[in-house]
Amino acid sequence: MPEGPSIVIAKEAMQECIGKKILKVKGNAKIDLQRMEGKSITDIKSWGKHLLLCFEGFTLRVHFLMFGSYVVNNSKEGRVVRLGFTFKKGELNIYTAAVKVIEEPLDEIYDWTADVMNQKWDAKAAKKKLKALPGMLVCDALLNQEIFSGVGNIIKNEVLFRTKIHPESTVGALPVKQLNALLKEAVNYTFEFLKWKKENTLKKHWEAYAKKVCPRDKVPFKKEYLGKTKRRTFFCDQCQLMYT
DNA sequence: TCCAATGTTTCGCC
DNA sequence: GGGCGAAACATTGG
Repeated sequence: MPEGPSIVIAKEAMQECIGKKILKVKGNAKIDLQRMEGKSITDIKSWGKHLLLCFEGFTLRVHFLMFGSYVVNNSKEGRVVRLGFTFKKGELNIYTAAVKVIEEPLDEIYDWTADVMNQKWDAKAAKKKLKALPGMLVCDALLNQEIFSGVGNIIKNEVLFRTKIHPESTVGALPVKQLNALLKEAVNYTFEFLKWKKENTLKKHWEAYAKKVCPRDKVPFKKEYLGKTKRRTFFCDQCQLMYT
């Protein structure tokens, strides 16, 4: 569920809820549920892994964490609803997500240029942010939502493998060519992820994530919990070069 | 059956 | 107060 492309899919799936009057709100989200009653979602946006349900004057930020899910026009039997809307016709139910009310205009708090799936994504801006943090490991940089909003652990592993960069390379040590490749592939792979996820063929296309053997060198992948984020990292010592 | 995991925030400790 | 780690959230597949 969680990485950027899955949120874009959720956004698309929920489009039909826009403009429908909310007759009833339920759920155990720690927000004022009544506030949405009688109103309707005016727009649905996303910023990386954040799903944004827009209302007149405020926004609900939904984050699915690891296990969040949603159902449009149906509900999950026997499961606790985090946030549910009932419309005159149809419903929207969200489970195990972090829900927060945003009072500020979205443009004030979201840097759209950081979202790898947004039209406003700006590689130059990302490069500038990376240059300001030269000591950061690339495996942490890719998971940094201020820089690569929407990139998750799967995408991280695949991008590093594709660009042949060792996850423990430092950002500041990357040659221009590798740095540019990293920026380009972060976006490129994310959109391939989206396509494969829609086709239900995502797992089949993994080359590094959860893999045992490097498809290039046929040697065993290393599996370690790297960086400040200590997330699962699969990499090949031979073809992924270390820059420090 | 058990454990780890596509994620982030919060809390407590030093 | 910074930095770190553990805990919390809760579901699913291997």
